[in-house]
Amino acid sequence: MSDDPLDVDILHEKGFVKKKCVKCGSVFWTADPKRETCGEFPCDPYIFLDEKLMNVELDFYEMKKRFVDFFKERNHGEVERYPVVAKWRKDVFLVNASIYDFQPHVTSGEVPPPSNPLVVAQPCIRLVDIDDVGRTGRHLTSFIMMAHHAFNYPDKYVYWKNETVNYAITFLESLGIERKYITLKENPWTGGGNGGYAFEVIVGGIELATLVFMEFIEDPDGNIVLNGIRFRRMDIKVVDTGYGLERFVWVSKGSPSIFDAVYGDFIKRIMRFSNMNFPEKYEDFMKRFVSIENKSENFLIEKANKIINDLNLDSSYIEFLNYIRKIDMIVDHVRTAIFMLNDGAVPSNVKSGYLARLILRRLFRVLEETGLSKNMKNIFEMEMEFFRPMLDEEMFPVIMDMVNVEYERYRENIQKSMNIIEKYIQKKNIDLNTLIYLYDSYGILPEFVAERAKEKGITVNVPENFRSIVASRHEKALEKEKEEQIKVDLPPTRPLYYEDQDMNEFDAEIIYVGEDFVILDRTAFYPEGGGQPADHGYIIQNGKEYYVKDVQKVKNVIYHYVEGKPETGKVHGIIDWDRRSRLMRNHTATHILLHSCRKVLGKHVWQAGAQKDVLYSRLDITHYKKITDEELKNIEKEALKIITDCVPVKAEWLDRNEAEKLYGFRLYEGGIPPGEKIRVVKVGDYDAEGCGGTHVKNTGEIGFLKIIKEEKIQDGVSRIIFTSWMGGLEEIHRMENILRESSAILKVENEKLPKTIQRFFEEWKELNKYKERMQEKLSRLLVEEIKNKKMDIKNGKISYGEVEKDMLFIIAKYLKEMNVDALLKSDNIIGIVDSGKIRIPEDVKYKDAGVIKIIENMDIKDLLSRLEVKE
RNA sequence: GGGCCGGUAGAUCAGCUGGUAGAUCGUUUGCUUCGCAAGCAAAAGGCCCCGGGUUCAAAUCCCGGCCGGUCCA
Repeated sequence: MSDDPLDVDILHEKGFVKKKCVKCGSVFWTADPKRETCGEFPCDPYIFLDEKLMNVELDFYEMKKRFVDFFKERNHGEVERYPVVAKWRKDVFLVNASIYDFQPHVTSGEVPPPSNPLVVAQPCIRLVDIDDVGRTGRHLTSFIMMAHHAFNYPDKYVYWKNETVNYAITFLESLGIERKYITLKENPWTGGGNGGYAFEVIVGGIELATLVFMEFIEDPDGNIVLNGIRFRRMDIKVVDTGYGLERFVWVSKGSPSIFDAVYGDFIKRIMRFSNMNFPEKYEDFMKRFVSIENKSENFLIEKANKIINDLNLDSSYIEFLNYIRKIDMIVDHVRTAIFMLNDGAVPSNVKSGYLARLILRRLFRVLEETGLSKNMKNIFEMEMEFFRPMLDEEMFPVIMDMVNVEYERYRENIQKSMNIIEKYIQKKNIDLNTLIYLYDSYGILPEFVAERAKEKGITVNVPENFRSIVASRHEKALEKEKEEQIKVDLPPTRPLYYEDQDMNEFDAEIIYVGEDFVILDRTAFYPEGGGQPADHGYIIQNGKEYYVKDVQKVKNVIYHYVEGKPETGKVHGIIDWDRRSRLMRNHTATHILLHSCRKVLGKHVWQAGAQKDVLYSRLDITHYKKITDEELKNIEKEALKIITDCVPVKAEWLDRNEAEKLYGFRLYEGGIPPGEKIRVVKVGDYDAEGCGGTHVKNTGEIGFLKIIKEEKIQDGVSRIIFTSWMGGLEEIHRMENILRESSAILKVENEKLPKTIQRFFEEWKELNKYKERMQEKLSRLLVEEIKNKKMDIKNGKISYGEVEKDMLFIIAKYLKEMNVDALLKSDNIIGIVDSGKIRIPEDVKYKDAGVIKIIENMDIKDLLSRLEVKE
């Protein structure tokens, strides 16, 4: 026995031996006795480009089927793909790997997997490589991770390393790959707080799969060290594999680039849009180009030029290379955008929406650079068509609309950017601070500034690490959220509110008395949760009432915060039923409203948050445009239809996997509850959501729903504030009062208010203009009058006049123009128009206001007696 | 969620060391022209986003709100 945890029997059985790569030094297994290197690029070349390693040529869907069938035949249950937008996770926005589907609840052991073992073809999006997409010919942001997973529990063993390695080799050989081309490179894997030993499976230079044996969890006191992190063993062992579908297709076809293999048809069609053809020796060139090590852009271009030279190609070939690289980027980004938008992302400046915007804006830029903007719709349509089996057709028009809206914004932004840059270019040389300011505040890329500046003959230096400079400036502003944790060591409280949602009184026993709270053995008080505030009410003990002002749930223990200090023993609880019934109605109304929004606005609508309250409740939804008044009214209509339909509202505890199968990920609109079983609240056949809140029994009880207002709280997220039942009526009363008060002031009927207000406003504007004209005329008259009205001061005379305050400055201006020195009195201030000839006594405090000197609270006779004309 | 920027004529913006609002385009009218493009001349068009504060005085300064843009997590 070896102490190598990856020294599995099956490798020996298949004739593999352990070696050390003479080039990179990594440990690998091979069945080829002559092999000295690990097999992975760049230690070995991409031999699949020149040699058919598989005996089949399979396209995207054929390869996918081949993999899934292989594992289905070997007792793996097929699992439908999960959305690429990870709605069920709080820690990440996008699905990066197939195992994300099962984190955190399955991998933690809380919830059983939907099938065990299982096989899945999971679309994944990795934006970390985004800068290399469209450079190297082999990096993608969108790919399918084909995977088989097995979850081993202490009491249920499925399979582990031996079987996994066997499957990998058998599957590769089933495609005709000779064993000598297969190497397994040892490479421990860590990530997301977990870790395990792992194999990279390499064929003909390229890594086709990763086999991870996840069995550790991070622990600073652990005794296992992987990649410098300390781990301890978990109870659960997870087989986590990943087979890159696109790479398999690439190897099977031996196409020049991975893009040719997967998107070959799209590329040809896009080239036709711009009347381009593949130049001579394209295959030879591209195969060598994709084999260049991914270093700097300069390095790539230098090597590309060398290839051009070697193949005796025209030096303009580099232009074609840059064109085709842009096309690569287009087909990749379009696919990523389609999957993100299809799966619930809405372009915005927050969360996954921001990532969607990022990818779209990059796409737009390249489309404009290549002159393909006008073909955007075609390109989206052809890719949506291709991926149709993996998408929701109903989303197609919405995706197109979202893209168009986003494109419009992009164009506007560019236009605006031009103006702003223009200004800065004219003003001064543009330094780093300006570049950061432009990027941070307006989203103007520094490269864009540099280009514009260059056109004007100004050189702007963009530092290579610009993005990290920006990031480091932001770091200071970031603060980590704290999470309070209360430790409890009490038996769970029995939630009576789930047994009977209409229970408004109950008997129970206090089992613990805390500082300002009590814990009962059972309760009908609903604790704050799922956006529903806590119940209020009373607990009565020995005829004494204690007000319950807050109820909180920690783990399964419910804390009642009370005024006063009851003792342990029997109590009677009474719930403030007016409050609760309003909350219940508003809660069910929230579900109805969400459904109505989706019906009116489209299927891209997801709940982005919600908070119920006694009077006004709010629902945040993802939506990419301003919701129009018309749409709001239609949403209200839809909601009222469901309410007056009087459909039953039912809550049931369902097995998590079953619920997901029945209702999909819409279940998690309101957040992700833990646990094997989840409580699903169904509003007739309209809506089903995982929800722990209290609800009415029938939608009819809600009676009425009124949207109070709608606001865009973030780009891509709208907040709808609404109320239901009596709250709706109260709202109408409130509006009525506003109308009544308004119409009383104007003494007209409600209906005539808009017209009357309009008239008043117009008249007011007219009168203002009239007033200005009159002031102008009057001031000219007054100026004449003042000019002739003189009073004595030392050494001369000064013009004098009393004027109204708001005319003071106009008059002063005219007098100044006429070079008349004057003293103007207005309320408690005195203005002296001084063309430089008046001497003001030194003890008099005044402010110079441009045209005149202002003196406050001054006795006019006293001032006159002390003023003098300069000699 | 946090940071930054902005809201002024129909549009794009200037003014923002407080003193009573301006440019360009567009609109209307007149001149020129067979007509159009264009040119010349003139005019109309502003709760300077809203509310509060400071001040004799706020588009301008301060606070709050609403709306929009943008970067980051």
